[in-house]
Amino acid sequence: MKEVGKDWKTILQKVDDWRWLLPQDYKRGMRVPGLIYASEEMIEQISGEEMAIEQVANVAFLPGIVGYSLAMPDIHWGYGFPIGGVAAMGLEDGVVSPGGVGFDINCGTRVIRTNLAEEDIRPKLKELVNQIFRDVPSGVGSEGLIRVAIKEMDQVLTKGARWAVEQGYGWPEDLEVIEGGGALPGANPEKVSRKAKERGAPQLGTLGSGNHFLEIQAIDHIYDPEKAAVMGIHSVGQVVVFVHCGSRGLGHQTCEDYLEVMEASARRYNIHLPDRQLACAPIRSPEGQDYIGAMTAAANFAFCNRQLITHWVRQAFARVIGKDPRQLEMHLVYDVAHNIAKIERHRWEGKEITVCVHRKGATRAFPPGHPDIPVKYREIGQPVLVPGDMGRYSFLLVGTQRAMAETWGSTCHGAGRVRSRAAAKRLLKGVDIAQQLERRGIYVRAQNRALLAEEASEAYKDVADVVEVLHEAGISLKVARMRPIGVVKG
DNA sequence: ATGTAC
Repeated sequence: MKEVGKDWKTILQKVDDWRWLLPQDYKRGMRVPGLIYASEEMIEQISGEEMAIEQVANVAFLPGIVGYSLAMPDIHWGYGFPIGGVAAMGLEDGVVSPGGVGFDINCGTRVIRTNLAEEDIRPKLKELVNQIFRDVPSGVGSEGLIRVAIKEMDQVLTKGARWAVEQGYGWPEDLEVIEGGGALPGANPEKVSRKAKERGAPQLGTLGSGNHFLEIQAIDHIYDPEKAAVMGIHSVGQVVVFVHCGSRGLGHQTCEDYLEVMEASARRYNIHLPDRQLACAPIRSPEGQDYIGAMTAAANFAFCNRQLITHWVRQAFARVIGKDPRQLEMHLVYDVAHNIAKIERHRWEGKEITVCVHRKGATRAFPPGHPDIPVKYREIGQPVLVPGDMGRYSFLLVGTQRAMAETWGSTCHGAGRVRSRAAAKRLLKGVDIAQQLERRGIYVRAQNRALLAEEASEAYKDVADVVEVLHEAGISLKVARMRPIGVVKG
């Protein structure tokens, strides 16, 4: 399986310090070349990610793909498509593929700011983390604090975060700073299976497991004070909350349901695939439309989930700090998806075109002036929230015109693994990760302590290196860096 | 990512 010794530096053509072309003739059948954003060091270390580069080539086989099969610097192997991959398919001649979105539909991130300083919460940090650990259930199969009837689920799937706000979980203005207003149009709850709804209903307001987390962070460095100020970030030490989670069992089940549909449709529409995990259907086909309707509904579920979590986080702060969340200025900064496919208008080779942009482990990064970003961010560009690992950093960035021109307005989604879960566990056998982090002032509560080794810094690239590539390549710009002080994990 | 294999 693994092609040992392939010399990628002779195959990939260096475009500049941050861009590497995978030529279209690398594999017969590629409709477009690949383009990988990475530093020279990352390309040299790419030997562990050979399968991911192979997947960049495979995605280029898909009908209707426009421009390039793109990969971000956090690229790693995924189901069919690489994680950290971006591919746009023409609306009329292109396909949509569940593998290009991922199992966790609308896995994404959100940042809530506060007006607290690190020293304000240090004395109550453990209490605060413990309270959140109780109110935001985490772990595989965890169930939330609210009960939603199956028939109510169609409302959740259509209204997304708006449903939560209507129920009293959140502030109306939260919706203005969520991608798509927290309720993407085109959701079709009828196309989400009963099984998916039954799995998802009890999980609303839960974090999940794996790399999902909720962190209390302190602003560690501000690169662009003016843009940071627009986001309500004013000083080093300011406390924010970073949430990373998705659509739980509902999205997973939806992906599974449609992979089965799409395997049949790829055959029916005679689509030649180098890997059956790229199963897809024409966007204009009934199967394609059904998947888009269901996937969009699942995306709305994830927005609703992160909204409910926000409510419980505000409540936990209020209870422990003893002040109203409004007094604490716990405003939502932004909420953005990094596993999604969306129909968008873009300019390509001088023409306006409509494409289905698959972002799998990739974040939308729209530029200043774009009509789809909130009015308050219109001048600075769309906020991009990039999680790192629990021992290092996370970043706040903004989208750029260059991203719009080159990557369909997209950027990376995180640090990306450098070690498999198994390898990380082997390396850190016998190490008490929670204790190690606590010595560094990071208080961790985890549902499953064995998971901490798999999620330790050693398992990930340094997100600062990844972000450097984006910044230097100009597809997003650094605004601020955060470091974790309290962590809740599945 | 995930009722981590119904």
